[in-house]
Amino acid sequence: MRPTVHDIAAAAGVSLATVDRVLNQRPGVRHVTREKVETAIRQLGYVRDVAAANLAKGRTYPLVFILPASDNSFMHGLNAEIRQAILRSPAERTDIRTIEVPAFDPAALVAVLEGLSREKPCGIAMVATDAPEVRAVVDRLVRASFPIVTLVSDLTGSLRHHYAGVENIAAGRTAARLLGRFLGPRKGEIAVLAGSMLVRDHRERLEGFTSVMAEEFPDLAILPVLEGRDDPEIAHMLVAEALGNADIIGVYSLGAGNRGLIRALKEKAVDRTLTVIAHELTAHTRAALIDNTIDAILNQDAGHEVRSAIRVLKAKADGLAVIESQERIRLDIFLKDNLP
Amino acid sequence: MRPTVHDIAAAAGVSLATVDRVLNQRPGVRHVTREKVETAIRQLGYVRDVAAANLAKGRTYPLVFILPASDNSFMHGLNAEIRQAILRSPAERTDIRTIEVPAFDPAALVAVLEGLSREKPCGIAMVATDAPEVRAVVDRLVRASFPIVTLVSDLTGSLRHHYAGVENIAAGRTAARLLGRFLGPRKGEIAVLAGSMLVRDHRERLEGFTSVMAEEFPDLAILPVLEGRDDPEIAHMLVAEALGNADIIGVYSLGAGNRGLIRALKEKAVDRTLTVIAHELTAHTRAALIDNTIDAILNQDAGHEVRSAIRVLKAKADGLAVIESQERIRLDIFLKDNLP
DNA sequence: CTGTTAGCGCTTTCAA
DNA sequence: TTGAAAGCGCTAACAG
Repeated sequence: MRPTVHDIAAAAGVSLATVDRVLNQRPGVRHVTREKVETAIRQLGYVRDVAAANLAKGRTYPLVFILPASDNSFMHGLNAEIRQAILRSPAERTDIRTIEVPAFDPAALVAVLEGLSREKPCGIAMVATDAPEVRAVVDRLVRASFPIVTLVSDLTGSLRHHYAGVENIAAGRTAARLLGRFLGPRKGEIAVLAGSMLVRDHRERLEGFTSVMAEEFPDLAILPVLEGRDDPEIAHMLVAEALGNADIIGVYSLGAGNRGLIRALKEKAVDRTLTVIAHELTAHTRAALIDNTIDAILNQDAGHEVRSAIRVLKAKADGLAVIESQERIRLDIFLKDNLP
Repeated sequence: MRPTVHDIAAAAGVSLATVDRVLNQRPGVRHVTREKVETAIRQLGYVRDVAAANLAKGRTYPLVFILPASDNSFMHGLNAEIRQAILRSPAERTDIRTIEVPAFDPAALVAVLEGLSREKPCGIAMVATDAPEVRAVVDRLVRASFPIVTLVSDLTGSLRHHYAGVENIAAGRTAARLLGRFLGPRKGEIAVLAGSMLVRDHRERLEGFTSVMAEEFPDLAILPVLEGRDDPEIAHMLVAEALGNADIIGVYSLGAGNRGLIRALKEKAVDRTLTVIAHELTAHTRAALIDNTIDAILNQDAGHEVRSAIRVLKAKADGLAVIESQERIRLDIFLKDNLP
């Protein structure tokens, strides 16, 4: 059997309470006593049974998810995954609440975070709007030892404990290489549809995309970016207009609002072959992949992101380690053949 | 607070022991009493605290992993992941043992399984060799209520509870589409290197590959399959010889032993452009992807497979549900831009 | 500063 | 067929 607090107490010649105080680095133990206990712990190779500890403490983990109020399929999916996690709450001892904030609005996000610093959630997961004032509050909260993870979009240079999302520069580079290889020897222009250059994930995808294009596919010229604000209507308008240009042979949609993109493609591109790469697998993009309107979809698994955020926040709250490789969010690449 | 056994006992007017007997469907409870307790459980919406139950029971999960004794990087990686899981055993209450059997040898596998039916592991994870005699034992064990999951390679038509591995037909189809799209309008021949047609994963990859090739890329002709037995030396020999054929413009390596493939490619294909797709990300294939010897790698995450197998076996042992989407093993597609 | 004791939610003897 | 009581490994009052 593995050693318990009783064994430590016996070995060190102290009581259970003292062992517990040392284990939880609570004050009120003489230095020498502490040493004795720590020696015993090391010698017996004691490891604490977290489940038993949580049972005794009646511990639960109050967690808050802060999400942008965006009406697109990806955010709906993310919400759905959080609701699933809430259903699992009893078993996982979590107590999850979500707060919606206006999208692309640093001030609103700051206000919510300020509010949270008064109640005491044991962890915060947030889709970050990448702005200095947001970073400032986050850093302050982290210093006040709130565990914080960013979700989907990261916060440049901040102290957040972890980022649960894909590497977006790599995503953009991957999109460029797929598009370049699929187009082969053809020459022409590439349209890029983004949501907003105010969020870091979109900026980074664009950065990765343009750099690989420049380095390796000089025959493909990137047109000025269309900013669709992740809104299907705006996206539709912009893309429909852009497709008037007959030199366009490829499209990279790096944000959300793909409903509009797809509609524009079906209306305007019936007569020519366009190679299209988009982000996020939703009902709409899936259908478009199957009917060959889209050639490849890059995806981040919202379920994995939510589960990962929860695992990491719980671990940070307890000062425990995580399995790094398990928390890495992969960039999924879907062709019509490997859809889930 | 959520209800506990005490609440149930009080509501039903019985003792804790009786509640426990009902909860664990143990005998020795009168029918009417059982009804009373079950009603109380339903009315209060009781859900059992598995952690507390495991603590009280001192429960551990003895698990066995059966692996082929193959000397290739993928199997080494799988082994390493199992060792990681063994390190986590104290926290996860598992007790994991691995057994090696000769590769591609149904009889040996059957013998090991027979042996296990005498000890009583609470779960078995196995890399299956796909043969009727193996299926027979597995089905017998499943009927005797051993939880069994197949790992990496599945067992056709068997009763195993779960398969922790990628969908291999989809993998083959994906490889075909990538190769076809990367080659674009070119015409030529495609070499296929497999391990053995005796394992189901290789057969299925080939099946998926050939069907998409036939349907969608008629200008690409598939040459007879080379069987390298997942052995780098044999693979090297076969590929080196095949590359004497100057019409080959693409290669699909669907098994292991890629060290040999890569060596042959570097020796023989310096003077021409070959598009190459291989399976499994290892130190060798990673280097080859970076130096452009390989164009894309299809991968299954061994760490995910092992963790998933463990989660599923534990859940089955307790009669609990799993999160389906979490247990789906994805087909990872790596280009040089999105390597982990 | 340190120890005693009760108890978290569940299971398991052992008696009745 | 049922119940009382002890205990899993740990924590938290409350005394001393």
